[in-house]
Amino acid sequence: MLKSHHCGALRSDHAGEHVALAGWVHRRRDHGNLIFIDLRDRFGITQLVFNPDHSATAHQIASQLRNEYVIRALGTVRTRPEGMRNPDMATGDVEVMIDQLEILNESREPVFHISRETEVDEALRLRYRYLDLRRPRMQRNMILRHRVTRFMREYLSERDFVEIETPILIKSTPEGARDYVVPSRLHPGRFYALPQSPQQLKQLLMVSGFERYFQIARCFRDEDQRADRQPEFTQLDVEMSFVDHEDVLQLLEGLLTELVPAVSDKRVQQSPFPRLTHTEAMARYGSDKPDVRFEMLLIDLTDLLAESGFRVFQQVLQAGGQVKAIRAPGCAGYSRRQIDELTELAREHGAKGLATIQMRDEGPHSPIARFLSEAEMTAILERTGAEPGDLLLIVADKAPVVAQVLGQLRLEMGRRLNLLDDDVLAFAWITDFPLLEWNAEEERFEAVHHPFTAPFDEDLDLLESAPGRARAKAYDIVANGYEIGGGSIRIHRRDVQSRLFRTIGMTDEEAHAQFGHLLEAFEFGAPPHGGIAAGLARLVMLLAGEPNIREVMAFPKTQSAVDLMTNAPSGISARQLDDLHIQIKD
RNA sequence: GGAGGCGUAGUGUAGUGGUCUAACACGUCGGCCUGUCAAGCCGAAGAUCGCGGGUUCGAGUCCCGUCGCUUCCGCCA
Repeated sequence: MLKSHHCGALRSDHAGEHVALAGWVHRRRDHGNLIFIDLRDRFGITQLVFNPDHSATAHQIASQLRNEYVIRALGTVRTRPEGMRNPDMATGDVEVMIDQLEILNESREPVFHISRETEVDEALRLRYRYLDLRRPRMQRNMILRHRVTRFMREYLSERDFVEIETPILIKSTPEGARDYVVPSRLHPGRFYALPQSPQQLKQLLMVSGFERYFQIARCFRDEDQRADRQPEFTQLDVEMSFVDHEDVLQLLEGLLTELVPAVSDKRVQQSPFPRLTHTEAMARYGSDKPDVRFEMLLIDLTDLLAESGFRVFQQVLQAGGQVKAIRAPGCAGYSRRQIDELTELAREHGAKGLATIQMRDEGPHSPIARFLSEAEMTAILERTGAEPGDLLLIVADKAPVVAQVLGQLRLEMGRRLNLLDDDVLAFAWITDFPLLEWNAEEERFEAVHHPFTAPFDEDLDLLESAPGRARAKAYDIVANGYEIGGGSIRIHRRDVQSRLFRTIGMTDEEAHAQFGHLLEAFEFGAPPHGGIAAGLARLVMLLAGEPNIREVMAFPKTQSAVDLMTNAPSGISARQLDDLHIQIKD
């Protein structure tokens, strides 16, 4: 080792010891004769002192040091003179008087400040990611991420789970997201796909009898990016045999409940986690990934307005729609401009308009008041519990639009009213998803979760009679309004799997071509099984309090899926294309 | 594919039609300096205002296009 201690280690107990330190020049303070260098490594910062009276040679070399030079320094630890201690530094009681200094490597002037936590354009951070990763924020996030995966590995290993790697080059399947695809040199015109998840493979491991599997699995989806979505991402992937959904939920609930305090200062809002059916979540929060840190639930006014003379409500109700409201406490004083902002937000999410009732001192003020009977107004105020000072936001439309719009308005008002406690992780389970939904474009049913999800036992026969009504043994886990995971009990019987494939419009031949390996495996004693997968970076993002997933990834890609550091994707040589039997079209 | 935001010295910002001959802070370079820790003081260098076109007597500023980053919609079994 080039160093005897790291830069966070030395205390006054070490006074008198001769030590060797190595790291980066964090800051220099050159007084001409006396030079101070803050030396940084991963573990901390230690002040080095160069005094020409102590070592003229070391002092001479020190005068050449610049930010981010890599150095090795030997000297004696001493407590700082009284009054010179720095209580803000862990090593602030000591300094090292250097007698020998070696420059291990010089550094160009960094393209942005390493030693100051200033905001830097993200494109520049990504281009020089190795420098960005030197900064405290990214160091902290990467180490947090390591602690999270380490905790998961230990937690699951202690409970008899086996970590098994599954291949990255697999077979492309038609369902689901767009695959990333890899051409085959040995098989002209054929392609591997990168896994969207190890779904089928982990099910096959259950057929193999491992009973409890997990993997910190890399997954790939060729879809457009979001703040919480990257083209490649990592999931904690878990699968268990001989379990029902309760076992899976309790496993992950236990893991997360213990994980949060073990790796962060955040608090779990409630454990066991609250459970909502998909229907409840949509009805009360207007979202299948509700932020349950605050209430402000959607309130159904439909029945109160059944006889309403207001034409907008009439038309919506006649078309089978609904009228719902949320109550924003203390927002009655909103200006015209603020109301307009909310209306605009509502329009962006598909509403035709937004009705408001402002609970002013002199009484309810509303642009729609004149269309409502006194009884209707009274009923609305009573149902919503509106009090003086409150603002009611009302949307009338088809149920999915009402949910989308009020769900978004709820989040916006939660933000405006500062109801989103950053120190809290509010987990919740969403259960009882529909199994299938109608795809109007392709004129067929498709799996809401994936086509291996088991239907409720009592809904099995709906596969043929009323597929849209079948419920799935599927569950999502959400935290602070993010979907951080999802799973299901799987189909483990060949006949049921075949029926499901038929229901989603696949012929037996197509099913055999795409999923023959799985169907065949089910003929060899496949145990009942189920599992879950959780997005690692989304979880770490919440634990770190970061606004997007890139902040907890070492080398993320941009929104256009480009790696600004390496410039991937890039062209390849004619020779490589030739080997792969590929011709570029344009 | 669509909508919004941003783009000015190495970095972060100011500048919203006319002494802008582009300002400030940090950083950089040079000088002075033996107790600093965001060291200090003095001085200096450093910007085709993302790129292209247009409007105008005059464009960093207005308009159009384009590129990059980003947020959202679509998409994400």
